[in-house]
Amino acid sequence: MTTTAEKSMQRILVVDDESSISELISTSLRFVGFDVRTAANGAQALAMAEEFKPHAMVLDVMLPDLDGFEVCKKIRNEGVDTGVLFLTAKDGMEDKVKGLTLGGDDYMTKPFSLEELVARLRALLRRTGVDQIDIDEEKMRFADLELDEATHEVRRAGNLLDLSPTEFALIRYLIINADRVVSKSQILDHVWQYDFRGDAGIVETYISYLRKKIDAFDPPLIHTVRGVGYRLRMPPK
Amino acid sequence: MTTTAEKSMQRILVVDDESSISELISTSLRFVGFDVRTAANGAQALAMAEEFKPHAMVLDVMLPDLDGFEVCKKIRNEGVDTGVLFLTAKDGMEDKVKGLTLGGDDYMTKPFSLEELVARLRALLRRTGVDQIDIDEEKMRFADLELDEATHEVRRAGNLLDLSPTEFALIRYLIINADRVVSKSQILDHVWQYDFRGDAGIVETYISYLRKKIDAFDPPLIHTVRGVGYRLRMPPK
DNA sequence: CCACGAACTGGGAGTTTCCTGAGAATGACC
DNA sequence: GGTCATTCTCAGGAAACTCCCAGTTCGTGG
Repeated sequence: MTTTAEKSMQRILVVDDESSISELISTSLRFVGFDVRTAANGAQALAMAEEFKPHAMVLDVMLPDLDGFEVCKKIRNEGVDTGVLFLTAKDGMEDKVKGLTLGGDDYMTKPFSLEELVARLRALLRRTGVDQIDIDEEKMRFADLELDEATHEVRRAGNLLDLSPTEFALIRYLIINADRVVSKSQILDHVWQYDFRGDAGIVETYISYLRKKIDAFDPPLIHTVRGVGYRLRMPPK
Repeated sequence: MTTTAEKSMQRILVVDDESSISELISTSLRFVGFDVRTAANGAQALAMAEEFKPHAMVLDVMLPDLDGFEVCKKIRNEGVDTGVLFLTAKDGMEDKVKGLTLGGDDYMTKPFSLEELVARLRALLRRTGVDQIDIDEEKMRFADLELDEATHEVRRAGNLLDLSPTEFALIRYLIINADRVVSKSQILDHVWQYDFRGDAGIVETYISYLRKKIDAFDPPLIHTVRGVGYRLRMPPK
């Protein structure tokens, strides 16, 4: 398993003491093309940061030894210039975190969806200027569908559509995987918060919502592949 | 194909306490070119994993001693970086499994078809970055027949065919075994769920369905070998 | 060339999957 | 406190799919 770090890859350090979470995150990030390392506590994080020189970090605020802000401060004092995406439980800490995430940093509360995490991380990298050749505009496109990450706007044939947050996340996931079939459980895993325990039927409901808005135009782009999942595509011929 | 473990082979550890199941699985995996070991309980699995260092595991959630998640966690703590395909009965456990497999891992409910198992396992290996020479693109081809795993499309002479899930699985199996004769019971074993108790006549029915769609073009590719089975091939001359 | 078993195929019953409307529950905002 | 947007569950119905059956055709050995 040569995790051969190609020169072009951006390096992300994930720090969380819950191994299930850090694994979840790192797998997702690797999948979308980052070079990832993990650490389970502040001390490890410091050591790893020095050696690995990450472009950005995903950092739990609650760590067994130091807290996330300490870690962040120390690392920056070492001269490692890295953006940070803080993770925090949904409790009173939220406000404190908000106050402390100045600059180009960002934070998310657990639980989050993986799509959201990736999107935020990319935005953060862009902001902190570690942006690379990255053709990665803030706009995604498929056929006459446009999705603007920055303004959160979606247009079909030029018409602005009014989408709820979940609808937005879903169509983004479909556009990212344009032309490929994605199963309902894949969608659930990426678009919904990672601890969502409900039925996959919710996906059907949201597909239905999306169709009413997006496929109010011709031709329909959202296609169901029975027994497998859904697929965004131009109708053949 | 030799049974000796070549360097390039990917190593899979199969863990299930029902010997009939684990044998069924390991036979199939060996057939498609993996280097396979088996274990019947958690303790064996741990020992084997340490020595064998599998690239991926097929792991029953229900084991006589530990449960599958425990096994998985312990193995990873030993530093063996391996993807896991969980197997679970179709009952309440499903949700729990889903929650715990959000990373690069995957799960299937019993009973499943062997084709499905192999497909999932390959996807998992791809995802967890155990990169191989990756001969298997997501596209398969035979004559003017193309099958795309990612889009779930099948084309004959460029024309898109509309296939049901079972039809898709069947033609995939035939393409994989192109030019070889496969018996009806082989087909039944691989394409249908392993506990299917019905008649082999169902295969005839689906072959008929497929011919109507695939061999609506010339030349016919699906040939029956009387008393033996079926074979995908270009007609001679 | 006949007879028999094997394979083919149309019909249709039963099941599964998917779509969608209705409405409860939640939380943001005025 | 009330309104509104949003999320999510549920259930009826439509459509697709699976599978069996039975009548027919086909191929082969006698």
